[in-house]
Amino acid sequence: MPTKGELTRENVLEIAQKLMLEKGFSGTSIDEIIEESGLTKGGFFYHFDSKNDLAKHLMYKYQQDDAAFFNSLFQRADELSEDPLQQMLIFLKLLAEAMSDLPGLHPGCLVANFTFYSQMLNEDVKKASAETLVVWRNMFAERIDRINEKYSQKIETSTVELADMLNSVIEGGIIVSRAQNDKDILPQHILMYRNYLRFMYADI
Amino acid sequence: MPTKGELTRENVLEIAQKLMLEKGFSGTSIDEIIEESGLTKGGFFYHFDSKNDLAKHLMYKYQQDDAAFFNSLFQRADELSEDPLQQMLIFLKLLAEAMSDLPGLHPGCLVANFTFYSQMLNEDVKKASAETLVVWRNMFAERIDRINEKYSQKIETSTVELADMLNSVIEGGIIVSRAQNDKDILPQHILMYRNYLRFMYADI
DNA sequence: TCAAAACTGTACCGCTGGTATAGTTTTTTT
DNA sequence: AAAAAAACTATACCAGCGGTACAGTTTTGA
Repeated sequence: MPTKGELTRENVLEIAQKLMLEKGFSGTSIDEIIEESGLTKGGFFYHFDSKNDLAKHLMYKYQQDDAAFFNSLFQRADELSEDPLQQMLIFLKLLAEAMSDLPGLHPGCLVANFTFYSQMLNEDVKKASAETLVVWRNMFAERIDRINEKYSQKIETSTVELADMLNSVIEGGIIVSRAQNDKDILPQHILMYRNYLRFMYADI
Repeated sequence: MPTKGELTRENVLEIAQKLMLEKGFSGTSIDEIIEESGLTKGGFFYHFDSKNDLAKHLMYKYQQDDAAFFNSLFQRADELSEDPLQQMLIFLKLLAEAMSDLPGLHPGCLVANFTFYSQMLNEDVKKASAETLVVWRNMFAERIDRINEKYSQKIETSTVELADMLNSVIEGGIIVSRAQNDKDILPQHILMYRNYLRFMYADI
C-alpha cells in the first residue's frame, strides 16, 4: 500500500505534468501546482527539493508511462500477426489511430518541452530527457532488428537511424500540429513513416 | 539607407534571436538583450512595445530569412537539373549538407521554440508562427506539385501532407538532435525524407 | 537651424521561483 | 497508549523579472 506521502507525490506529479505540457516548464508556477493540489508551498518543498527536482521525477514517470503505452500497442500488434514487418506496420497504424482519437490536440511531449527550457534545467533533468528518447528508440530498434532478420532493405539504413526517425516524426508532428492547430497532422505523419517502412521492406 | 533606428532594431533582433534560440523565450530576459546590445531599458521600449512585440518582429524576420535560405538552395538545385523531381532531391541533399556543415548543433527553430512558450505569447505571435510554417510549406508544396505533373505517386498522398511532413521532419530532427546532443541526426532524417520521395516517385 | 528621432537615467510596481524556519497535525511503529 | 517519524502549515523573506512612467539629453537628417 502506498503511503500518504507517495499518494501526494503522485498527485502533484500528475497535476504538474498536465500543467507543464499545457503551458511549459517556466509557464507553470509552483503556486499553480500547489493551488490545484491543495498543498502549501512548504508541503511542496517537503516532497521536492526544487522545481528541477520535480522536473526530473516528472520525466522518469513520463518515460515509464509512454513506454507502457507503446508496449501495449506492440502487444496488441503481436496478437494480430506473427510477421515482424506486419507487427510494426500494425503498431504504427494503432499509434496513428490513438493519436487521431485524442479529443483535441496532442497534449505535447515532455522531452521536446524540456528541450526548450534547457537553460533552466540542470544536468540531471537533461540526462533524464536524453535517456527517455533512448528508451523509446531502443523499443523501436528492437522491432526493426527483427524485421531485418527476415526482410532486406531497399536502401540500406542503420537500425538506430530508422528508429530515431520515428522519434523525430512524432516530435515534429506534435509541434507542427500545435503550431498549425491541426490535430490531423500528427497521425498523418506517423502513417507516412509507416509508408516509408512499406517502401523500404515490402514490394509496393 | 537604413536610419539609425532601423539599424538598432536589426541589431536587437539579431541578438534576441541568438539568445532566445539558445535559452528560450522566457529564459532570455530583456536585461540580457539590452546589455549585449548596449542599449538601456528605455531605449528598448522605445523600439518595441513589449517582449511580445519583440517576439512578433523576431518571427517575421525569421520567416523571411529562412525562406531566403530555402530559396537560395532551390535556385542552386534549379541550376543543376531541369527535372522537378531531381531538383527537389538536390535541394534536400543541399539542405542536409548545410545542416551537416553547421559548426555545432542546429541553433534551433523559432517556430518550435515559441510553440512551447504559447502561454506567454499573445495571438499576434502565434499567428506569425503558424503563418511561418505555412510559408515554408507552400514553398515545398509548389515543388511537389511540379513533380506530380510529371511523375505519379506510388502511394497517393496530398501535396500539403507531403510538404508538411518536411516541416515535421526538420522540427523533429532539430529536437531529437538537441535532446540527444547529436548533430548528425537532423541531416540523417532530412535524407530519409529524401529517400521517401525517391521511393514515392522513382523506381528504386 | 530646428524639429523629430533616438535615446539615457532613475525610480518604481506587482509577481515569480525559491529559501528558511518554526510550529503543528497526522500517521506509523513500538 | 506513547513515542517517533512523516507530512505537512504558516509566515516571512529575497532577488530577479517584465513592464511603466517620465523627465532630460544627445544625435540625426531635412
